Amino acid sequence: MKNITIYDIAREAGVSAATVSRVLTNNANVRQEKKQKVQALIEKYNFKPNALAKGLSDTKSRVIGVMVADVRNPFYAEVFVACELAAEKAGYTVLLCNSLGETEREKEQLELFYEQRVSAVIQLGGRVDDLTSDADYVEIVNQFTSNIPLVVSGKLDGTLCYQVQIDAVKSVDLLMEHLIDLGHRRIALASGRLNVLSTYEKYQRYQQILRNYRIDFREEYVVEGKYNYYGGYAAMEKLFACKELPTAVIAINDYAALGIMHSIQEHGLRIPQDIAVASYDNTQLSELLSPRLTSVDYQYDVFGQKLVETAIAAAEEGEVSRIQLVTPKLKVRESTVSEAGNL
Amino acid sequence: MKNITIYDIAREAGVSAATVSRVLTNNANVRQEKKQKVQALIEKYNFKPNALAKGLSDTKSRVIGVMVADVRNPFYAEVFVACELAAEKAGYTVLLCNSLGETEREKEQLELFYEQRVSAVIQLGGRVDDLTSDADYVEIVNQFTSNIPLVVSGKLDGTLCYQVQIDAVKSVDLLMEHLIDLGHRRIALASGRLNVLSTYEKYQRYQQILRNYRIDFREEYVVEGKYNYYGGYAAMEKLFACKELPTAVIAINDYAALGIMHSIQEHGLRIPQDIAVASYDNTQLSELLSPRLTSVDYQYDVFGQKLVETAIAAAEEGEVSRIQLVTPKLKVRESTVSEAGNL
DNA sequence: GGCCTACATGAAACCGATTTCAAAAATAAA
DNA sequence: TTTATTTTTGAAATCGGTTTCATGTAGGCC
Repeated sequence: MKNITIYDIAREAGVSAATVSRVLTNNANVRQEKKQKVQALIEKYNFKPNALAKGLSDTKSRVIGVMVADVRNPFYAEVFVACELAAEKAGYTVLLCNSLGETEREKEQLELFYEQRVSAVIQLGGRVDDLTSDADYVEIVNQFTSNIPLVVSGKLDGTLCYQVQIDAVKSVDLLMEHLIDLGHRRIALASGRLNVLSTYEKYQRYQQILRNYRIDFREEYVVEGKYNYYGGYAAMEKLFACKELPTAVIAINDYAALGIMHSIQEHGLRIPQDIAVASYDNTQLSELLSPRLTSVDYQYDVFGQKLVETAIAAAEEGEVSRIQLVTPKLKVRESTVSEAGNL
Repeated sequence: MKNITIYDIAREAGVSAATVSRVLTNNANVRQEKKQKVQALIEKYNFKPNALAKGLSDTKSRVIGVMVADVRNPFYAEVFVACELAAEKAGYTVLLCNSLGETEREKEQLELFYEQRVSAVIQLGGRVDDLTSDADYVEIVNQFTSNIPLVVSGKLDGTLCYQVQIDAVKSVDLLMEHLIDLGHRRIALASGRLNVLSTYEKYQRYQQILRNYRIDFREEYVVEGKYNYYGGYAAMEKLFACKELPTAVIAINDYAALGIMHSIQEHGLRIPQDIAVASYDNTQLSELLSPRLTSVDYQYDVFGQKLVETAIAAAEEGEVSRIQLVTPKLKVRESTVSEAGNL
C-alpha cells in the first residue's frame, strides 16, 4: 500500500496541496468548509505527514539528540526518561545515544546528530564532564554549535554551550550538614575521579564545609575511585586501613554505596550505628538496599524538563540563560538515621 | 553560517550535483580524478549530507524505532544498548521511546514512528508481551505493518510481526535442571503476572519439568507478583506461610530476587544453605548482591544483534524468518552454590 | 579508420512537505 | 453599484538529496 501524501488528499478534496498544508499546520486562514472536508479525508485515510519532508522543507527536524555516557547507568536512564516526557509535551522527538565513555564515539555521534539535522543536542557525561580538555573536541563542538545548540550538564571551556547543572555545592551541603547535624565529625569521601567536573566540585565543597565547621581535613579520608560497585568496595577497603575509622562515608553514587555497604558488613560493622553511609543520585537502588540508603535526589523530572526547555528555546532562538541550576533535595533513609527494624 | 549542500560542493568542483551524489553513495562509476576533487572538497568543508533529504529522496530513513516498556529497567537498557551497537555497525540510527506500560502511549508512539518514516520498529514489553488481546491495538499494528516492519519480542496474534524471542523453555530448563541437580525438590516460583506471555511460558515449562522429574506440583509454590523488589519480597513472605518451606526459589528477575533475598535474610535464614535463590535477566545487579546471584543470562549482545538484523532485513526486503530464538545461558553464582566467603 | 560497447556525466524529475507571491473571491466601504 | 480592502486560494519555488535517462567520450576490436 503506497503511502498517501498531501497531494492525494488535495486531489480528492478538490483543493491544492497548499491548502491541505495550511489545514495541517493549522495556521493560515482556510475557509471552514474546505478545512472540514480536508480534515475528514485526513481522518479517513489516517494520514500522517512525513516528518522528513516537513523537516526538510522548514529546516527544523523537531528532534532532540540526547547523548549520555551509558543508559545502563540508572542516573542517565532517569534523566533520559524525564527528557523524553518533557520533549513529548512540546511535540519533539528524542534520539538517544550512548557515548560509552569513548571520546571517539562522542565525536562520531555529534556528526550523526548533525547529519540528522537535529534541532538541538543534550549531552550528559563523558567529555563535557571531564576537566582534562581535549582541543580536538572543543574544535568539533565549536563547529557543531555554530549550527546546532548544545546543552550540557557540565562544562566545556572554550565553547558556547548552554549549561544546565545540578547544584553540586548544594548537594554537598545537604549531605554534609545532615551528617554533621547527626554528630559526625569523621566524614570520609569515597569520591569518583577528581578530573570529572561534578566530582571535583563536590570535593571542593566538601573541604569548604569542613573548614566552615572547623573540622580537620584528613587526606586519607578522601579516596578516588570508579563510579560503580567495585569503586565503592575498594574505597571502603582503603578506608579500613585508616588508623581512625570514619564514622560516616559519602559515596559518589548508589552503586558505589552498595559496594561500601558490603565492605562494611563484611567487616562485621553495622550501618548506620558503626558507620553511616550516604550517597548521590537517589536511584531506585537506594530504596532497595538494606538498610535503605540516604541519598541526594537530583529531581530528575525538573532536571529533564529544564534540559529540554533550554534545548528547544535555543533551537527556536528564544531567550534562555546560558547557565541554569537545578536544586537537589535530600532523601533521608536508614543508612544514616537508625530506625527500628534494621539488622 | 549557512549549511553547505551538495550543490555548493558541485559548483566548486565544477561538476554536477549528480556526480557529487555518486561520490557520496560510492556506488556509480565516477572518474578517479573528479572523485578525488569532490572528496577533497567534502573534506575541506567537512560536509555531511542531510539525512532528511536523503531519507526523503530514497524513502529510507535508515532509522530504527525502538520501543521498550521502560529503559530504567536494566533489562531493557541492556537490550537497547545492544541494539544501538548493532544498528551503528549497519549504518542505522536508533530512536528510543518508553511506553511506560500504557497502551495509549504505545499507540501514539507507533504513530510518531510512522511520521518519522522509520525503516523498522522493534518493540519489547508492553502490549506485545501481554496475553490479553486488544483488538484496537491489533488493528493499529496491522495498519502499521502494511508500511513498516515490526519486530517484537513477544507475540501479537492476528498480526504479521517478526518475532525474535528469548527461548523461554530453555531458560527454565537451565534453571530447573541446575536446581534439581543440586538436589532441590521443593522449588518455588516467584512468578510475574501470568498474562505476560514470556512469564506464562516459563510457568508452563516449570510444570512440565516437574512432571518430567516426577516431582509433585504444589499450587502454593507458585506466587504471582510484580516484576520488582516489592513483588519478590511479597512473594517470599507468602512462601513463608507454606507449611513446608521450599528449598529453592526462582525469581522472575533480579530485582525480585533482591526482594526475596531480603525477606529470607530477615527471617534469619541463609542463602543458599537454607534456601537457594536464582533468577532471570542477569543484569549488573546479580553480580552485586550478597551472595551473588545465579541468573539466566539472555545474551544481550546476541539478542540485540538479532533484533536489529531482522529489522534491517525486513526493511530492505531481504530474507528473514518470521520467528527466531535466542538461546540463554546460565550464570551460576553463590546464591545457589555455596562457596567459601559467604556470610 | 570505422563501428560497437562500456563507462562518465549532467539535466531534470522526484521524494513530500512548507511557503511565497500574485491572482481570485469575498467582504466592507463609499 | 463601484471601489477599496481583506481573505482565500493555487501555482510554483524551495528544502537537499537520489535516480533516471539521454548524451558524450573513451577504449576494444576488426
